[in-house]
Amino acid sequence: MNAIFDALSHPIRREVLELLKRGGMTAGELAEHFPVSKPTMSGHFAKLKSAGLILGENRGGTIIYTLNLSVLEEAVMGFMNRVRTGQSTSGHGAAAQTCPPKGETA
Amino acid sequence: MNAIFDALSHPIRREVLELLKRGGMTAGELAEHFPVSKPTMSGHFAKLKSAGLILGENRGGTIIYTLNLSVLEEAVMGFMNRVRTGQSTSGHGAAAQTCPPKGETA
DNA sequence: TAGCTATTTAGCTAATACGCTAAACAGCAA
DNA sequence: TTGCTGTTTAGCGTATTAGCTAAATAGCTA
Repeated sequence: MNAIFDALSHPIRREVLELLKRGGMTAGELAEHFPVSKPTMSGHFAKLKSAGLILGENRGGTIIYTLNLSVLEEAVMGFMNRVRTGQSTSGHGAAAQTCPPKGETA
Repeated sequence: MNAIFDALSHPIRREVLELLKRGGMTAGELAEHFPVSKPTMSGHFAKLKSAGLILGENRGGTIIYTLNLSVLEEAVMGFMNRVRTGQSTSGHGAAAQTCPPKGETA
């Protein structure tokens, strides 16, 4: 939980997750999208991986990263549900639809 | 967007948001829930406020903070929707589908 | 006015995070 | 083996963050 929100706090790391939504990409392909060095990107990958948000599959010399969406969903939606519970009088127009509290697979 | 996820990266700040889900609380009331000094809490409030996640209403000597849920919803759900685009056409139970079984986790 | 309470600002230290270059490591091809 | 490509590790400098104490500010009450 802590590590996940920490990983989400950097814009490069969030964008990496977005890039991975279409499927696996190698570290090099991902790094090409950002104006920082590859070692710096490697550090971002490590943080995402240790948070469980991505998985690295070693395919002979190159590493293919894939998104682990369930971990992200569980953490973010779990937090949102905790924050949302019970608001009633203020009636802010919640700007998103979201799923009703369902199986959390906790 | 950036400021919002940055604000969410600290556990104290996330818990402040949870405490505020029931309604307004004063800075002092909020501070009582955490084992840090009031000036430290004041810094956390400032960060949440500058991200737009809470609002501070000055009621004569004391300040009442309230949750600005719509800002949180818009940022978090907007990000989740961007990351989700493409798979999980069924939409809701997304917290269940896991990664492929070949994860090497190198 | 003075005094009291609530909260923030100022100033500091320590820890963490981000970025870089250079070097090392892993795998494939000659 | 050597060489090439892809990726991470090592080491370092700087910027940011989190925490503290002490002091300042804002508003109330007497």
